[in-house]
Amino acid sequence: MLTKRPRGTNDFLPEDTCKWQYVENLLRELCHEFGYEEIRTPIFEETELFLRGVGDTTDIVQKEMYTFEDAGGRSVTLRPENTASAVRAYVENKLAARPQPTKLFYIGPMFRYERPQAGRFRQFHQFGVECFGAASPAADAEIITLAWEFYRRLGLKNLELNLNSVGCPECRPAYRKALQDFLRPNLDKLCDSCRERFEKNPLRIFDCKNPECQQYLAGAPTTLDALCDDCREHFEAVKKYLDAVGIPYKINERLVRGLDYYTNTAFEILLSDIGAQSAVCGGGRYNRLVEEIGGKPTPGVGFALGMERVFNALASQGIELPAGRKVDVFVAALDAAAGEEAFRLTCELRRQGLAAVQDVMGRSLKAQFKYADKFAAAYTLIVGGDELARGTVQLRDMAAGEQSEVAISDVVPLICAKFHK
RNA sequence: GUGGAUAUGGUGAAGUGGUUAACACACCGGAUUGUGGCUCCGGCACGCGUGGGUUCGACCCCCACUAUCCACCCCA
Repeated sequence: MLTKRPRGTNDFLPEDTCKWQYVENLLRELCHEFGYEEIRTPIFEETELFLRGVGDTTDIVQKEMYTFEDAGGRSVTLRPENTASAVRAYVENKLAARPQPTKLFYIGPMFRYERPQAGRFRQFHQFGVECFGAASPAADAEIITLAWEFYRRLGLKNLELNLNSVGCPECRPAYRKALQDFLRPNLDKLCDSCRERFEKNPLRIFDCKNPECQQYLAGAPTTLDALCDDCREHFEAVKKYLDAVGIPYKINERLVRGLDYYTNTAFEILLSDIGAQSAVCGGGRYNRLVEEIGGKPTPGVGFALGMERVFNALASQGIELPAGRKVDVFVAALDAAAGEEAFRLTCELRRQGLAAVQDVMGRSLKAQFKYADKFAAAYTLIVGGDELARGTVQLRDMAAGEQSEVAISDVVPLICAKFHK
């Protein structure tokens, strides 16, 4: 079917893209205020990068990647997320040699082969930030603040910030063992995937939605119980920063990140009224990711948010974004000869920075006026034979319904004056 | 990958086993000489997701497929 887009993808039409631009502009402005600069990495990378950067035990890697072999026999993959690429670019371009920390943001399409659903697509768009080189809890708090401020400016309500700490290589192993010891007596009663997680990633058993499994988790030791002094101090500091700027959060000790290189802070921002895919933002600290990918040990924090989910949230809360811009002047012509002069005048108006549109359909004057209305043109210029003979055109103020005859030589400056151009 | 629901023109949608598939909006055109937003008139599915089947006859019945939506899983 030639006229059908691929499953799980979207066409964004003009009425959509004007909203996207508004939100993207807001994000860019926000990043500027926070000192984050844009990075653009390839849409595809060597597959190996994601195996290491995302983790080869994750669902993303195991069953959701668009992987193919290029004509040169290399295995490449459409990026399922952007953090791995950002880390790769940080190392490859030696950004560590620049003043630290390195504060980057990205925005663009990501690809995951998933079953489409509300708020979930095969090509979707993420905005995210990464901060490399800063181990301070202030960096954690800074990116959370950025995300929170974004939603606040959009006017979204009922957001819930969930916060946790998953520890570090010092305290995690002990915790992991404690959790395994706690669960072991009931191991055979857990579901299949949880039994698998028990060995590989026992923390992720907290993610299981099976009520049976949850039952055996009651009273389990939490990551927070097991934090070492440094991690505890870090976590307390993050909370203190958030308290200081009045950002409310909920401690959720079941919020975990399964991969080994995640450390300390983990957070999610949830919004329950947009369907099952309620996470609008997720992130955390990953102090071991850079070295995992082959760089020097470098601390990092970051988050990503789903653009489509932002628009879902806006729609569900009835928030209207500013509409697209209107046309300043419509230039109507009565015949071919007038059309030439209309063309010239239209271009002249554009050179002065005005949005000017002329008829290219050869329509009747009446139809041209109707068309001008669709664009809500502020003014319409009428170029006709009679006026041309006199060296003039008609200038009509559409809202006022008033019209006057103006010398062709004066009309462009006159219109510019009305728009202060 | 699993489950549920749904598939009629650009959109929202009526519709009955049997001649020309409502209606509204949108779009296009027109309503005496070169002028809009209101009003009026007209046009706009050779076709009812695709492919089979049942039937004298199907958009309406059956089967398959596909797609969409929602949910599981997972995540943004």
